[in-house]
Amino acid sequence: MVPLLAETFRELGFEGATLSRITERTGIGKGSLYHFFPGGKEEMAAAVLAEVDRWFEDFVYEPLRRDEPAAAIGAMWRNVDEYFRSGGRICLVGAFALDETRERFASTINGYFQRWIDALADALVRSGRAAGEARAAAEDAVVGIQGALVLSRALDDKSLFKRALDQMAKRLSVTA
Amino acid sequence: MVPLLAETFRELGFEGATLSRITERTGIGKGSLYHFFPGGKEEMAAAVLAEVDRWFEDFVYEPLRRDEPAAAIGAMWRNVDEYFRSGGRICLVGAFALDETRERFASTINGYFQRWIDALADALVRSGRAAGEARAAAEDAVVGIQGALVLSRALDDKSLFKRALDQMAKRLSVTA
DNA sequence: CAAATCCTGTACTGATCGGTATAGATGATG
DNA sequence: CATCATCTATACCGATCAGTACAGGATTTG
Repeated sequence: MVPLLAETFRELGFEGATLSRITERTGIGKGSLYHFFPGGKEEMAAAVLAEVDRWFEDFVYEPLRRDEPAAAIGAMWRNVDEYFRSGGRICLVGAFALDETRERFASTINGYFQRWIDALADALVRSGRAAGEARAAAEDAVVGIQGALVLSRALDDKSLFKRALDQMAKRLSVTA
Repeated sequence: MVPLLAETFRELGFEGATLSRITERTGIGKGSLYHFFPGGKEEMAAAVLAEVDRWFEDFVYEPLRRDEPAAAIGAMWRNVDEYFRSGGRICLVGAFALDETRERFASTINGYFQRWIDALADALVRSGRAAGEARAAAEDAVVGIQGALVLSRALDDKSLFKRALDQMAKRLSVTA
């Protein structure tokens, strides 16, 4: 149910996802939606964001903090490429950040990116990089991923996403 | 009038910018809006996009193609920082690209980014870079700008935007 | 199988949506 | 000043909005 909602919010945005379009796309009737999410649209979006957050925590952030750095970073690039379908799918958190929807979910949005940067910087430090430099490189990588999602969708060109990801992966592993 | 509309669409997104919120924020009544934009909301957004496009064409793309490369690229970074208010303002074109709004303005959105990348690659080629390498570096820079806008707003941190821009400028001027 | 609980389709609410019609205000032109 | 074109405020339209109420269907529980 939550994945269906996620896809709808991703494609339509928070404001664009009206109740009728949600039921139409997910096949879930209004009765069911309000049974599970008495708080309405906002609670639905919050549940979606929570699941996205959990997924990244489990499959990206935690491995970055826990596993051997090089392997975890390699897995991150693969997981990111797969999760975002090589740019065919956007980042809901990033999209929500751009308009006034941000105000509703500010702390979730902030935490998602902050923890991503922190976890990546942690892996870089453990791989021998200096702290400041690791943080800059981590920010740069997350920035690059978000930008690649915007551009690959704007240009409707998945190859741009893969190309950008490759370049960023190379840069991150070489970085001075 | 168009700048007022631009700010409204930027903050609320296309779907979030209802007629009542537009009149409320801009002070322009419904009568005037429909007098100048008989095509309604879609025509308003199209006018805004056209003005954004013209601004970048005049102050970024054209200089990149015409002026001395190093100077034009330097001016691009300064203009971008100023236009986006160091991350305090988002890119309307990028935001529209993320949700279904893209479908309405697909060719404008595509052209905006395509011409940016082309113009920047042109400047890089004229500064002695190989064509393929120039294009990759140009894509990378535009990707980085869009990503920096997403993250600086997500983290509500303008310093991240400035930091990211500096790093990208340095990288672009050094690039192998 | 009966009873209680959980789930869902449908009909409805008042509010707001994008858009229209128009009368009168405003400003330019002679 | 008179005329005419331009502009704008207001009332209004049907459609759709988010959300509620609830009856009845489906499922679990004993």
